[in-house]
Amino acid sequence: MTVHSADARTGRGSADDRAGDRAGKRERILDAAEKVFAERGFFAAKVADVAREAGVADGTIYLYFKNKDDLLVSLFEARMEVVNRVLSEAVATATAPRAQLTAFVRAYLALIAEQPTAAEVLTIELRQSTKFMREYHAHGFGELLRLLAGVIARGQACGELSTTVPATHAARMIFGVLDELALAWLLGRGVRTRGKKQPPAGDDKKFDMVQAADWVGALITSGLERRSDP
Amino acid sequence: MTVHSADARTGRGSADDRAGDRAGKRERILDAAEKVFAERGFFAAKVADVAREAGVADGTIYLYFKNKDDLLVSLFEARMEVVNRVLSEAVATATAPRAQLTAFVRAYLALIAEQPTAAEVLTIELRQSTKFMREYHAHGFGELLRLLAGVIARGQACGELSTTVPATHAARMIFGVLDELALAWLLGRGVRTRGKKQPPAGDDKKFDMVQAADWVGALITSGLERRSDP
Amino acid sequence: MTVHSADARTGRGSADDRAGDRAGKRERILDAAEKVFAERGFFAAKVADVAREAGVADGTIYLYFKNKDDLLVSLFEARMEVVNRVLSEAVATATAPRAQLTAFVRAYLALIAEQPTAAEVLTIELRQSTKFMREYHAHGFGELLRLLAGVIARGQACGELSTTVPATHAARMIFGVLDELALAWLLGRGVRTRGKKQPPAGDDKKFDMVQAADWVGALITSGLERRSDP
Amino acid sequence: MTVHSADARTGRGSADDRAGDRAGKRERILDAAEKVFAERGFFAAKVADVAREAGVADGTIYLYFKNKDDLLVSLFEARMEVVNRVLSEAVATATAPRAQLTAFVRAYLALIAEQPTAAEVLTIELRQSTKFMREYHAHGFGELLRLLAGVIARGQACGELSTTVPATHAARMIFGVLDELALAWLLGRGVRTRGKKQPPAGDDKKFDMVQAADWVGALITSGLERRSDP
DNA sequence: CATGAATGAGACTTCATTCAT
DNA sequence: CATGAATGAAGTCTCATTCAT
Repeated sequence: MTVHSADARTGRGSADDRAGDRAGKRERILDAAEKVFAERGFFAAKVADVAREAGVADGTIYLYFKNKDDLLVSLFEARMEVVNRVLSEAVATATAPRAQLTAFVRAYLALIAEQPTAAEVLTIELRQSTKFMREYHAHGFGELLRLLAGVIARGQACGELSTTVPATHAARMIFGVLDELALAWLLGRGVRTRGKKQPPAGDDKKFDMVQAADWVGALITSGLERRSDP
Repeated sequence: MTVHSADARTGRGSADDRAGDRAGKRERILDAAEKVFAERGFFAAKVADVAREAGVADGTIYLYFKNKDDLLVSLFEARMEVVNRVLSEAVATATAPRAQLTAFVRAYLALIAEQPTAAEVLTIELRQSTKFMREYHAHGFGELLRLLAGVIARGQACGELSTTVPATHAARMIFGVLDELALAWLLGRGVRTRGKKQPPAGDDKKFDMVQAADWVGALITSGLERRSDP
Repeated sequence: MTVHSADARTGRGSADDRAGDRAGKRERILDAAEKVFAERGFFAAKVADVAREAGVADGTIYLYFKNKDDLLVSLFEARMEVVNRVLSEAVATATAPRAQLTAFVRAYLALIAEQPTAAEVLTIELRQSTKFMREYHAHGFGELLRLLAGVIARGQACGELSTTVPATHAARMIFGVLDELALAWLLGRGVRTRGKKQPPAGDDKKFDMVQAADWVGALITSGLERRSDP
Repeated sequence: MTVHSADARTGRGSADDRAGDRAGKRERILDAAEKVFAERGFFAAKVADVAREAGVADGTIYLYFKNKDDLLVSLFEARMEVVNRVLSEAVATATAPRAQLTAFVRAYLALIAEQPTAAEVLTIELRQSTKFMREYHAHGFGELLRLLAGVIARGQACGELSTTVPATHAARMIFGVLDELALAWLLGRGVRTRGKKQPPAGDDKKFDMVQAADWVGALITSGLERRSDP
């Protein structure tokens, strides 16, 4: 996601990369936090771990972030910005609401598959703090929901989609599907815990995100009910 | 969900209820943990808080549970047992898979609505620990998924349901829908945080769980696509 | 000032002294704080130092005091209570205001001489925190001033003392004399700093507190002016 | 006390005042330290605060002062030099020891009233560090005491003043009176703490320093005892 | 000379857990 | 069985000081 400065470990770069170093230090810390939070979980992660991973001193973290909580919130916001941008672009590639819906689903699951570490933080770790769930989830996450709800609302307006379920709630439900699949996929991948390697939780074997996208497409367009006409 | 011993506050029951006290102390601690975890979140909750709420000494907790983690796991298992029993019974009231599916959905959302505190722990707080998500989720949660997958598989076998999505994954997706709705509903309820009351996160207003069940029914049977024929 | 339990250092007293141990632990911590604060100064003193000196674990301090500041405030209040009691008793031994004044002065300087460690905290260390000077000084210290001002006021009322200086301010001025002498005496004593031994600051050699009391008596009754009549 | 360079805030003066800037930077830092120490107290004050107030970079402080302690010591010495000069001049305006004593007292209290910020540092903050109290008090403060003791000694030599109290100690006692009055006056003024404004500690209302000088004169010449003859 | 980003040692405080009573 | 005072390991965060630019 971010290219780390080559001598991040030394903590004392040459004159050349000092400029880039400075500009990129915040990113480097965010990347380190992403990695450490994903590995250990937010609460178990120590600020010192993040500092070491980022190749900076403990105190340096506090030059860029107010405190450990702020680090998580900032990470969330930074990553959600990317997520929302990618999803917006995906939706923009199509015009018909149904096609937009498909594009959204594909793009979301592709993001998860492509950036599992970030996804882990967003899908798993962020929920570690009730405070974040309740207080900050809204921001970047609300935008994602609004984007999705907008697509659905337009689909309902033009008659392509049923109006049985209000767009807002339909969006939430679809997100629930995506989120649960993401979770299952991430856990199935076998998240690296520092100690023992967990066996995949649940009965579902590893599955393909592309395939998953088709499943979601099938569910949200036609439902599970079998129809006579194909 | 649990009848609290009448003198929970005193921490010293009369001779009369001493027997029931003894037997019920574990339950009292679990109830206290449920309340405290829901209020403060697992990590922010102190064992001493649970002890005070349960009306026992700090050390007493450790006579019934190995440690704080065990308290959460035990709570999860105890509550999931009830959940799974209720869901099983709901499924048993119908014979046709589609009807069973509907019954499952209704029962799940009803449980959330009826026991929001327990639901909060299950839906929100349990996610607080990666460790639990990964290690313990399996037990009670796997059973829930198996029950749901079983219903779907039977529906697919008898031709009532489409086989496009494998039953296991279909179950997960449906659970995702239910879980997300539960989350939205719980957060919309305005979870009591010690201090300021959070406004509902996201745009969705408070909604009725009965209505929500219909939405889920609509989504998972017919999807969102509009059909000319009813 | 306080008799320390004989096995304070072990941290694991026998069953016998456990009771007294418990009751006296707060006192033991206060005594330890007095000693450590006097030796190192409040800011340089570490809570861990106090804990070690008191023979308790670091965390134990926080069972008896809210935080390090509270420890200082509590110490101040505890010691001032004694000081004020002793001074009150001293004043009560006489009836004529002038005799009471003398008794007050003697008692104050005697206290300093008898309990130099406590005096050091009161006279030197307490001033380390502006916050305490401004916020807490008032309590116990105000009482001392009121006692002294009362004596003076009565002396003025019965015609024994001049009314040129308002009693309140006269009290403050006299306290200034006592405080400065106390300071000079304490510093002259050579306060044990952990490192090098300071030479007495200022030119005044060590002096006797009994003698000092006479000086103060002379100053505050007759002033420095030489009179023809003896 | 010191005229601040007009562009203290920019931290980068124009070419014109560069020379004066350079010469005055040390003074600017001392002034800033005086202000910040008076506001927050020495220990609570951060070097960065002083730097900001002085309009220089953090590191610049260390080009002029060895460390934070040195900053306080230097400030003390710089201010005491002025104090001692003013007091010497005041004493020089009179020839009779008693008149000199009165001049000394007046000048000291006038200084306090005229430069409360500096007075605060000298009277209150300087006591913040045991180290300073013990180690550095001597220098500028010893001179003040010597000046005062000299006046008294001469008074005793020429028979104007009683020899009951040795000059050295008499000087200390008088200083105690002045210092305590200064303290009461400063605290009564309501020192600006960042936040709430403390109500004056103690019962004494705000008083006039000129009046106070008369009180001191009365006390140290005639004492408190009432005399029949004027 | 000046800057200010970076450093990193170290302190306070919390809280899960123990164990003598 | 129950208690709850005591423990002490460990983590977050601060801030004086340095040094490359």
